[in-house]
Amino acid sequence: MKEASSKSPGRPRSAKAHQAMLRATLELLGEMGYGAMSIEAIAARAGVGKTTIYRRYSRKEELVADAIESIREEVLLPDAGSLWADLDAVIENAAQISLTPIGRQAVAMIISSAASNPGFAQIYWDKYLEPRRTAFARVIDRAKVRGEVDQALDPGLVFDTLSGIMLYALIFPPVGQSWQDYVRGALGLIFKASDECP
Amino acid sequence: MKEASSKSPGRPRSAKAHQAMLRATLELLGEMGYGAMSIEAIAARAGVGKTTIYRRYSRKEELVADAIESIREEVLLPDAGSLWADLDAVIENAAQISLTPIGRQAVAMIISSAASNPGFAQIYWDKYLEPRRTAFARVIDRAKVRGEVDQALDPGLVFDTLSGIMLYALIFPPVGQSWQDYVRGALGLIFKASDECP
Amino acid sequence: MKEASSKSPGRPRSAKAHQAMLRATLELLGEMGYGAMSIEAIAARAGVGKTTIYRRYSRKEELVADAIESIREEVLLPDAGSLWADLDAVIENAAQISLTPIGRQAVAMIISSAASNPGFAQIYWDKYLEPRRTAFARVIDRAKVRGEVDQALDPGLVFDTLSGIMLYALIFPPVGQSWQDYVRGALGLIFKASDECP
Amino acid sequence: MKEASSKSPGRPRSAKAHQAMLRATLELLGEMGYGAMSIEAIAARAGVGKTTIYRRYSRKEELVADAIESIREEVLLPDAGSLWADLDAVIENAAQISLTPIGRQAVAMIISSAASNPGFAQIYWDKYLEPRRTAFARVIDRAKVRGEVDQALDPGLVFDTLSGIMLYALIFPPVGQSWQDYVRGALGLIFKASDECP
DNA sequence: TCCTAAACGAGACGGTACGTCTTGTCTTTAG
DNA sequence: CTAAAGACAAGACGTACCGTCTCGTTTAGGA
Repeated sequence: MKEASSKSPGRPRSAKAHQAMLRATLELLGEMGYGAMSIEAIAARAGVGKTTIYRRYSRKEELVADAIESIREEVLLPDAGSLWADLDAVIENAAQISLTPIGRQAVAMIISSAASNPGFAQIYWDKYLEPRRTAFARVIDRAKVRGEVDQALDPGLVFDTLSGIMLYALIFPPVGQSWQDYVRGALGLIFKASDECP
Repeated sequence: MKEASSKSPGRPRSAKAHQAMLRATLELLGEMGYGAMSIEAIAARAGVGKTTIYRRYSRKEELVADAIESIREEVLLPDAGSLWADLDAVIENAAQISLTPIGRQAVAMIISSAASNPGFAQIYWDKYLEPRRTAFARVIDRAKVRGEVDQALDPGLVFDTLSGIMLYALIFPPVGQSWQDYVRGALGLIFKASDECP
Repeated sequence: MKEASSKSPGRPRSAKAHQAMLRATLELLGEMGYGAMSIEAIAARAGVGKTTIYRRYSRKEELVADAIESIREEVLLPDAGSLWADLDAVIENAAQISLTPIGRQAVAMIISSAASNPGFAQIYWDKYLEPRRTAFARVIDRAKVRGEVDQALDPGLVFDTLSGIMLYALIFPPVGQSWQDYVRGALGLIFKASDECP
Repeated sequence: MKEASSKSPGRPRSAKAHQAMLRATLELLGEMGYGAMSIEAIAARAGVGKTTIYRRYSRKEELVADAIESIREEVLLPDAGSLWADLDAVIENAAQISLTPIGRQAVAMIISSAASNPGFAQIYWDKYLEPRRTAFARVIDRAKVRGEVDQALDPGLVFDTLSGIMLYALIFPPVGQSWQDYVRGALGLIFKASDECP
């Protein structure tokens, strides 16, 4: 049986150029921030024609999203033995992503474009949040099995609340304590309650 | 007593021009969004020279902040009789501000500039959040008096968590229920214990 | 004697592609003019790869020259019986070439490239002007035999002067009379003497 | 009586910037030729924003025309005593303009744009040719007074023929003799006739 | 019937220049 | 001394072509 080798004609797109532009994007994102970063500068830094960028991405958001995507690590939340050990792992993981210069810029872009172009938030939801949301649900499930939290607790809602406070703490950094401790304190509002009742 | 008539010499600044530029800023903010809005366009719409804008504000954020400030309403949180009645009032108040087109744009700007220019978040903290945070503390205090919540509850932390989930719900709007109901659900995670335990 | 069958190996150049590109060149030359015509557009119109054009021609001038050459007619100047009858035939012939849209564009290109790339004028001299110059010399020779002009008259110089006035009339079209009549009038300056004196 | 001081408001256009751009245009015109000269390069050389050029001229031709115009000298054709002495002055004057690098480029542009944009030839006619045509008419008139040429001779037609041959000799430079001698020879075709008859 | 080799269409590549837009500053006249 | 108007230098925008460079696919001999 013959394979349908439906390769498109013409010269294939250069993987080298693609890598170079993602790399340059990340560098400049860290150096000068999302808003101040021009396509022209990215092209120059990558040693690539502007056309080569515009051929792949029609908006700056798309390019940056792809660049960030390219360095995204796998979501790994192994069972640490207890609810709070698991939560600490989640918080630490988020901290390592959000507190780097590039992480802050990524958050800036996500929020900035999400607000002005509502449909665009979907990308970040699908690529970033949703996988984490699913992984977090397993953390809560394990806690339910251990009897650490109420069986009726909605894992998604907890994740959203956690994300919200993390986001807030990025914009208005807590004074007097670390970002992680602050988030942990807020998380205590939710889980202390469940702990104390019975 | 004579007033300190330390009038500076020359033509006084035109209040009419000032009003016109704030008005034009708000209009364009609603029409095309914060990022797409140029100083040039604001000046043209207001029938005002660019210089007249630059004389008063050196950054777009300042102008927009002032424009938003000009329509801000007073924070009023009267005692509604119970914790949840008060919380509903808080949520509804936030909804009326955040869910309008201009409100969304304001949030976009706040977040966008806060993330890229960390020190700039202070303005929004001082002018918008802090007054609400203080008012919210009174709500919690009343709940404590009524015995509805734990005496040790940190009102600021609750406010921050509430703000976080509101922010998150603006960026990733909930599906299947209203913004208000969603926020109320998340708030339930915190106050459920107080409701259910006794 | 062995034939020089020095056929190069590999696929021979496609006559069909060659025809298509010359045809497309002439069409676009008439439609949008020499300067505004891009190689890219020619290739697209001809349904031919850009490479196929660049393999044959390294400059736009060469392609256009070849395209024009491909429709060039033979120079035929039969004896019309008298000097002015012959001259009228020459003028009419030039008019039919120069006054069409494609003719004007050809002249534009010839002049434009000749001025900026002096050595390039040679092509047009060799392919277009020189044959006509030679044919014109025969017209003058016949007139000398008939005694219509001075024996010492330099046919080349007359041809050049005639070409000059034709060129001038193309650039600055005469008002109030036809191009042909205007050229005829100018030619009268030269041949008037011969007409009137005897 | 009050003067109509209808000065337009706003900052007036900078004469310094204008001078700089004309100067840069002429320099580059001589250095790299009309076709190869980009607006971008002119702006850079002049130390002027591109906008400042586009504010004044919408086409490259207009800018170049103005630049050339700015160095144009007055047409002076004093009575040299005889027809041929006057003609020699005319030829020499034309040579000094047309045979410089900048002159050749100017001719290239005039012809190039005249052919592709017919209405545009008018500028060169009005600014350059017409004044010379009028001045030349006086030369012929003086010759008529002296009895050197036929009273019926049309000065405009002679001027056009002269311009034509000059143009032709610029594009296809004569070999074996100077441009001036060549033009003089062609002019002989016209004036020898008138001389010889009686 | 394969093999070699060039030409083919398609289209991506690094660039240059385009003409427009915006930025923040400067310079004028009018009030 | 401010207002409006608008010119200024600078530089990014997204587009169009440039001439070059892969690709995979014909299309011919010569073996």
